[in-house]
Amino acid sequence: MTNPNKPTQNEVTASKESAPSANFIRHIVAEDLASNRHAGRIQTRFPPEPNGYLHIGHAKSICLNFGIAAENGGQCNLRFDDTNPAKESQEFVDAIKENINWLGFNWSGEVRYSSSYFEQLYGFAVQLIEKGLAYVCDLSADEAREYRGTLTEPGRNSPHRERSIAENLSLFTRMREGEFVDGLCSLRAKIDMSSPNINMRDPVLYRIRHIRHHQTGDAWCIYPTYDYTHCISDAIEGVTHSLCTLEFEDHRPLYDWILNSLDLESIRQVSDLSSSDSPYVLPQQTEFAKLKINYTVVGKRKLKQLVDEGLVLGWDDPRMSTLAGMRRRGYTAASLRNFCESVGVARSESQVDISMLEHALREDLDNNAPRAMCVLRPLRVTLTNLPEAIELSLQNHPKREEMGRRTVPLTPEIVIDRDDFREEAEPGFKRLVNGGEVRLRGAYVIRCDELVRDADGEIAELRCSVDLATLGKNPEGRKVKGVIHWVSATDGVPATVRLYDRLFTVANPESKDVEDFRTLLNPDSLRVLEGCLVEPAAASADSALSFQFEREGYFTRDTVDSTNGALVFNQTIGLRASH
RNA sequence: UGGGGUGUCGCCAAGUGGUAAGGCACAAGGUUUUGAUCCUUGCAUGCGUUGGUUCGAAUCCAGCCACCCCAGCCA
Repeated sequence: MTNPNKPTQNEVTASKESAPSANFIRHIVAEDLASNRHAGRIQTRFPPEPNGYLHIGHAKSICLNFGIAAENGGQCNLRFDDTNPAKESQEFVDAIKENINWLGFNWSGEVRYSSSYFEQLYGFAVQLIEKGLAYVCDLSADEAREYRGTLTEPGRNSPHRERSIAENLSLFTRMREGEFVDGLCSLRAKIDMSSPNINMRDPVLYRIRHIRHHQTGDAWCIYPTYDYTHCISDAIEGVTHSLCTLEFEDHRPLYDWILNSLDLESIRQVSDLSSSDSPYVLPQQTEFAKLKINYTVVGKRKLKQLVDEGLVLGWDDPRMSTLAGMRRRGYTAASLRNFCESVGVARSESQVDISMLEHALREDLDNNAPRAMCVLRPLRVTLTNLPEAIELSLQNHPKREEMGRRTVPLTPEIVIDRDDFREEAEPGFKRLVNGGEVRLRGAYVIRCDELVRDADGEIAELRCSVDLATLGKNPEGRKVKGVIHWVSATDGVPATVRLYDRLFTVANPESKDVEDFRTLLNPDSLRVLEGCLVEPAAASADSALSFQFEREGYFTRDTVDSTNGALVFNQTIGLRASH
């Protein structure tokens, strides 16, 4: 079968993207544009730390940052916030880049790394020391904690707070030279140990770590902290709007303090705007609420635990909320983008109902997935009066003729789903019953004349007669309301089908009231059906294509386990069931 | 009992002093060779709460309540 929708899939879905709705960040950007704050320039950045895989929560941030830039003719950088080499690795760098591209976004220019600014960062630290705004402190981590005070009690000044500038300069140089062991001392900002905001109580700017960095190798043995690095990296890249999540709100005063403590011109000179006549304006941090979805976990630690303890099959297990997992499950990038837009951006912490995600998925798939038939629990049916095998030509999509047609063989031996047959008529049951009629999707109306049982008394086969006058038209004088799907028993291709359900049994597995989220796993989150039969056209189609197996749901070939000799389909999501 | 935030329909979320958008979910109809899709309709005299200002308040003011974040040399 050719590839009916692949080439146009992106265009079609693009036109389906929901219209942008108002949110407070769009307002801020619009105001800044109106007041010409940045001379019309909009620069954002997505700053992941390469210490884990991206998940659905990151998708919101990615869509926001890349979206805000794109909507306003701006640019969005991808910057790895790689200041803690102990937790990071190249493996994550690579995976993150791939995920972002898959989601459909392109970052501005080359990938950035905070670590590529280490030299500038060092220079600015020297500047702070020279201004008397930073000092080398010999307190151990434990001692520093004691001096810091508590939420309700102010901290005390470090005994090393009043060292001379010359001594601080010398000590900081020696830190860089590697003269001290890990943790012996640190560089701290000199702000206010009695600040009610603990982040302002002389926060650490540099710590000593004799460890190899995935990007800079052994060039450094001191590494800057997040607070110190992030604001300056933003400033260097000429970021106008620095968007982050709510928990960083208390860090904003520090973000501003560091940038305002430095000589503005000295920042401009090392920034991406150094040779531009654009006015140089410091970046502005704005916080928004993280995305949380019920029945799923998104915490890096928990995701890692699921993988490490074998509770799922890997980071890309189709039940995982990682982008890799969702992709393997069959989620489309467009559906994720639409979902993020529909969820909105605000400052109230919320937990979105997973039905919103599922809606966005079905909306995209219904529109773009070609239809096919696959019988999950085969029951053999002999069409007793079908003269010979015939080839039917069926439309690939009920509403989109341009997606073409495919050939579906109808043979005297077919299979239908066991669930579509009942021996006795039940009220409301619209499928096949003994002695009753049903429409074979895209083919004839058949009547069940006889049951054939096996030695155990189980129904082994149905013998049905075909009403040869019902191809493409309704039978005369009676109504046949049921329609069931089927596959040729002789031409159908065997396949394994994996059905998924939510990974957790409770709405909020990450709640603080949950003692151990692992006890809340849904034991039926994965069900494997062997011996399914899929129509030939779908079996030989492009493996990247998503199908709607009619009346069953949306499916895609498993990218890891499926081979031409042994097909494996993942159910992305079922059809909405309204009965 | 410090500081910073948030509270608008079951779940998200617009709204920024002029009389409560939209989506999801749900319910009821219609179309249908997918119990899908699609279409139609319904769904907050009410905006955490109590007072106040005003001709008029979800929007302004004050108090109260609830929940979230912060004491890493993590990000």
